[in-house]
Amino acid sequence: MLTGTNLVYTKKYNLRIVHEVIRVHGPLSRADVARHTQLSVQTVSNLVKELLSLRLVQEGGRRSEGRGAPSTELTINPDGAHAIGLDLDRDHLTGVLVDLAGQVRQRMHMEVETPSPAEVVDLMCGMVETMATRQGLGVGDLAGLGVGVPGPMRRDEQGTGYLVNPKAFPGWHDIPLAGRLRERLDTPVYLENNALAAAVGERWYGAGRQVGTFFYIYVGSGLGGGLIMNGQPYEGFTGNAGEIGYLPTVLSGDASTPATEDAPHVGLHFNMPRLYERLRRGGTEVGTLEELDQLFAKSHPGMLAWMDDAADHLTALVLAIEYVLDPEAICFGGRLSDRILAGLMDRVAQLLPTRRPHGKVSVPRHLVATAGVDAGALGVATLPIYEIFAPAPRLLLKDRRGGAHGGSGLRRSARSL
Amino acid sequence: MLTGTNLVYTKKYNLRIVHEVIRVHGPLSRADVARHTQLSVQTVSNLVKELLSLRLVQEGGRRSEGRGAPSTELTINPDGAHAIGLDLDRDHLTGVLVDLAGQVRQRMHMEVETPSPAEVVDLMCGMVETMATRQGLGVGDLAGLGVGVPGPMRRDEQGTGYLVNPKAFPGWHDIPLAGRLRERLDTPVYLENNALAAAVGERWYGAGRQVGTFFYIYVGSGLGGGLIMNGQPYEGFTGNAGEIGYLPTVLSGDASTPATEDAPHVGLHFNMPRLYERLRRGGTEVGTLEELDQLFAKSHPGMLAWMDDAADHLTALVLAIEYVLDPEAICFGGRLSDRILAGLMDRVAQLLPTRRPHGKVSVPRHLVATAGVDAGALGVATLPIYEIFAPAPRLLLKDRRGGAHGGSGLRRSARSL
DNA sequence: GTAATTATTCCATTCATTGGAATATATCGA
DNA sequence: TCGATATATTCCAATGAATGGAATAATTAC
Repeated sequence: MLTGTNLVYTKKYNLRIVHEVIRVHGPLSRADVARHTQLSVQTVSNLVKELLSLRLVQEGGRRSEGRGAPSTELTINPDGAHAIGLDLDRDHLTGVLVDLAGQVRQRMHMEVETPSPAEVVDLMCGMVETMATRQGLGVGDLAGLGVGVPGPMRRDEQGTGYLVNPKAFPGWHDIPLAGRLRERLDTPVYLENNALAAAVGERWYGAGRQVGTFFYIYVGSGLGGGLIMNGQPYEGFTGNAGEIGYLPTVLSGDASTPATEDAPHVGLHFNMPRLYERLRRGGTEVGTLEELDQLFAKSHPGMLAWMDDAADHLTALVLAIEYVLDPEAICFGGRLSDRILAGLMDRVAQLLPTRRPHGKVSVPRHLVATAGVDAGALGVATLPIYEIFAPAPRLLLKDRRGGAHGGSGLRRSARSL
Repeated sequence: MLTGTNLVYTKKYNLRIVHEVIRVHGPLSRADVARHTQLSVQTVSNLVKELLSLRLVQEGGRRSEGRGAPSTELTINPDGAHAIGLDLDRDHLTGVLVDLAGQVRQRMHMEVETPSPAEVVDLMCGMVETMATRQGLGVGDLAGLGVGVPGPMRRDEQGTGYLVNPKAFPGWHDIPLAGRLRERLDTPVYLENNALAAAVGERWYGAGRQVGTFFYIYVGSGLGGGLIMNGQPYEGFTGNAGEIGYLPTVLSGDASTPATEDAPHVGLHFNMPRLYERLRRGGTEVGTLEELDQLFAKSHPGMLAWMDDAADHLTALVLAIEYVLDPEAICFGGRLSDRILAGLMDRVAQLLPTRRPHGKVSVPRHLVATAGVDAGALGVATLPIYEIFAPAPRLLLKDRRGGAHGGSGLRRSARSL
């Protein structure tokens, strides 16, 4: 839609920008904020007053640098908002409750074994209520609930939600998980592929805070990816952008790769059950990511062989991302241990120069994700907060089809953002 | 930069939106425009008055549909702006002068043979002045000049321009082509990789007018690509997004592909000089795209073999684009004849289902570019017009680092956009 | 012919940003 | 120590873009 704008949207956007600039660069004085945003000091003063009354930012001590009146330090109020993120995968359900500063205030984890949709909904609602209560909050006080699932997913016909359709869950087919949770909990629910969610988390709280455009490579129980462009998550037309696991292993069709029922694609090389199976055939019995970390620490030959193969394919993917997207950075994260991730990144860094066509002048930086094994849960927890606070230029336009996530978001405050 | 906005930007943006909505969906009445833009009719009335006085839109006849007062039809004034686009490649220099409606009003074409930078600047300035004069315009009346070159390029240190560094021109190295033309002609100059330029042209005048996000695959003297996201061209962090020709031919490193001094990459399979050489070794002497078209029409075996190989690689690239970007559409264009392009698209369409991992529900549409052999020149001609008229949300923000293209743009009118 | 409907414009109002001025509080230099 | 200077912040009035209400005009429906 080609919609116009007016000064109502201007105000909302400026409120968000002031909030964001304090969040990212804070602590800042009002004058600092004015310099960053190129707004006048009067405007900033007014907007800050509003953010203070909403308890989204707070005044700190006064600090004098050089001559002139000392400035009042403004920082984000961590308790300005809380959100819950749930990361669901074949083998686990992890939940975190985070505050506006990105601190994890509550955490829950449970092992599951390909549960049914009804079981999942029950487990999730239980987790949400338990964590909220422990934090002294009602579910209605939350900015919302983010739920991460392994992709791919698809939108429903009206475009008002997502249906889950994960290959990892055999019994699942077109389950409107977000809708069901929304009904039960009466709070906004954001369902997202966990790779993109992790990318949003990184953009909001992590290494991506200062980076406008980056690709996040997520290694969980398989291989996924998420894309942040100009600071905004990019979901793609059908909601499956970044699903690099499905890239064909060979660009020309005539080569030979592991035979499967499916067309040969990179994801097969990162499929954890396949890796466990491979190690088992080699005589090593493992079944969890922690055990893989132990194997790697002991330089287990089968594990190292997998690492080399994985790095080989990752290198090619990195090149594909470099040339298709030319991002500022590529971020590596997921549920692997930090040690394994570092090992993969080292190998990729060594392989890259040998595979890159000559003459490339500048290459994207490689970042390590900061969130560790809870990246997925942290990432999805960011979604509701992001929705309420992120200064997306889209918000300046009248076309507000969004809001399909239902609920009212953050009842007590910040309704005006 | 996290900058704010104010009502000055609001107005500018709304002017552009009204213009754009008439351009894309017109002819429209003021009331229609209000419905599209969700602005009030009074606002639209005021903005239209301004666009009329700038001679950017024009009133047509009155049309009555059903009861009620008949509406006045508003259309874009084709003579509201003119721009020139120059497409430079190893073997030719093509220029077009287009109007605001996208009609080619003047065209010039000349064969060149890897000319020196100084020669190119002279030729270009001559072309610009000749075409402007023939159209009854001064160079200063133009919205600007777009120049397309084969990638890759790079920005200079201050980020205020681009340096050309094309592999196709042996003698060229870090030539600030845009700067030199700007000095000589005193008009805004937009230098761009011709693939992205063609994508912008398609977005503005062609099949991409109604499509928000698409990838443009450009086959010229090599293989390139351009990316339009949410209606905006995406250049990438270093300005080389979409350079799919540099993707490695094999994702794993151990396969065998045509041996070269460079790492094996897809572009080698689309390199026209290499194709000519290959055909020559097969006993067929050709050296132009027209001759290739003739060969294809006669079902020349060597040409068909190349088509099959090219389609094989294109298929893989299409898959990579599908999964990394998940665009709404993929557009095929460039300087190949329509017939060859259609042949490639047919082959790709046949191969795709066999290579795509199962379970993908919806796939991007494939579009044929509408611009034909002049796609490059038409595309770059769009750049100055696009810069002046496109409603980019970015324009709503105070951060206006852009404008590195110099000059004043459209002296007589539209300075307020 | 009259009522209903739609397009467009005139006029007054609203409201966010902003420029100018005022105030407060610090450092710098003598 | 004291005045000069610099900086942060707020108060007040002005600016200007969008908008709601009302008026006008032109057409169709009945």
